[in-house]
Amino acid sequence: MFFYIYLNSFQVLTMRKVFTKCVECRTSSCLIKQYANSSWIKILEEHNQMAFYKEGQHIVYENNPVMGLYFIQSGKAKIYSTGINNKMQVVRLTKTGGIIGHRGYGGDLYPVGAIAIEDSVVCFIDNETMYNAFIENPKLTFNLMMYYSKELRNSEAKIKNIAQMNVKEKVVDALLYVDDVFNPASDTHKIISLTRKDLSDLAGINPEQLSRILSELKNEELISIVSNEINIIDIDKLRDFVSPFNRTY
Amino acid sequence: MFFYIYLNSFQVLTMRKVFTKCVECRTSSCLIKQYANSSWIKILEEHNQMAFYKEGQHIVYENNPVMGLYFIQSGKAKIYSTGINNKMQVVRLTKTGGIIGHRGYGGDLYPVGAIAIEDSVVCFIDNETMYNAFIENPKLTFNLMMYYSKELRNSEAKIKNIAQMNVKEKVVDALLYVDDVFNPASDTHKIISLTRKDLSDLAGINPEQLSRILSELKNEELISIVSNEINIIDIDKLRDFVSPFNRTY
DNA sequence: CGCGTCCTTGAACCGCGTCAAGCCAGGTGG
DNA sequence: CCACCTGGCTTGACGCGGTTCAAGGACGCG
Repeated sequence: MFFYIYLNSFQVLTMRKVFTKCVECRTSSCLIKQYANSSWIKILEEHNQMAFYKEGQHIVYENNPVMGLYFIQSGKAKIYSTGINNKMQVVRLTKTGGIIGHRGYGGDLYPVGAIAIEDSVVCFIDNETMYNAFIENPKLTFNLMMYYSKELRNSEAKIKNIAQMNVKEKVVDALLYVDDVFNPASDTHKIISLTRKDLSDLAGINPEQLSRILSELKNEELISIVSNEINIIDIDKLRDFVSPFNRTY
Repeated sequence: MFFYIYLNSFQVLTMRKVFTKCVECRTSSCLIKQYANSSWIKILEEHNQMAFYKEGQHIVYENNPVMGLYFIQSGKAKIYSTGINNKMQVVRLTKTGGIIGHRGYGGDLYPVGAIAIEDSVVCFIDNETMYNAFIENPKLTFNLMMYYSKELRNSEAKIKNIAQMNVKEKVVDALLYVDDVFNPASDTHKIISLTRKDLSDLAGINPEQLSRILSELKNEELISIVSNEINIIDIDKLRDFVSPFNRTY
């Protein structure tokens, strides 16, 4: 059994799995740490497999069986689905504290994939262990249910936005979404870790259009761009681009 | 206390609320009946408020507080969200056994609305009662979590479809979706209760396009149309329109 | 039988995606 | 240290698919 302390990229590439204990985990937003009772935390940490994913690596693959739940301890990931002509659609983003791999209803194939967009550490707990934990820790189950409920609301909002917005609105909406997910309750509104293609896959448009709109927004002095860093200068004016009732972020 | 037996449209319009007991309810797919323990079923049926909604009536309004969960005992409903230029987007459909009103995460405003598309009977249970039920009935909570999980997966699939499909594929996808939701495990693939506008709001296109595509499909003898009834003649060929990996239904 | 609502079909316009070329930055090797 | 190369980003031009506008048709209700 190994303990995860600090490893540089080269070291971690050479490892397959690392194990740790929840008590040593510093992820305050982890649902298990928050809502499972202490005896169960011990059980879960025995079944907990921690793994390191380098930027660009798959955490889960599309259309593959899902064996359990993945909790992001640190890092960021995009959840995507490949569609027509291998076009990638990013359906959501997640970071520290986020969960990947909703166990399927009946079917076991997980229709979306997840790729780390930053070097990430992810805890894995298998389905059977999770099921037992759910039955014995109602508050954990309830809060995970609330988590899904929130994701479902976001997802339904996104359906509408993708269907109805024009490209500019889609871009603005995507920027606000990224800021909301990655910089919650923060004063700085800086968007990093995402390529133009990631952003356009998220907005549901193509990179060329995205580029055009970003230039527009730059000219309007609503954002500034330094290479891959997008800085939101005036978030209120940005929000004005999406009519009040469509705002989700 | 009243008991719901049988009421015609005129009678029900004159009532506000009706009460019933779960033991008398015949909805076998109700999660409460399936997974709550018997003592809790009694408690829940005391707090259960049943109401009748005529076709076209709102079950919940957009951007309003949600006070609890709605379980559809009979009938059908569309869950929608109003977007740009008051354009309606139907995000999903539901029927007997379905649930509306995921209690919000933090925020209490429910961003989507629900309208009965057939005369419907709906059970309502308030948030506080539901919370207590969840904490004491882990299997109920777990299964509701699975329900949301499934909805989330559907929703994420739909994001991709709406973003990438052309109109014909969107129409076919919508038809297959409706058939999947309303005629599960059924030999007849007949689509009723939906107007052209409902269907186009679901597919994320306009009624004119929908009409054109339906005519096309009729000429190709994949569907037949009798007024508002759409009959799927060849569901396998219809499925061939959406590439295998995009199929969700 | 007449009216209104929903559905269908046609025609014209335009926003967006595609194709293509140029640009810039970072990495590599001479 | 500089020249080259590669991959991602940007910008322009064009064509198509889809939306919008408009008119005609079908159906249901009073």
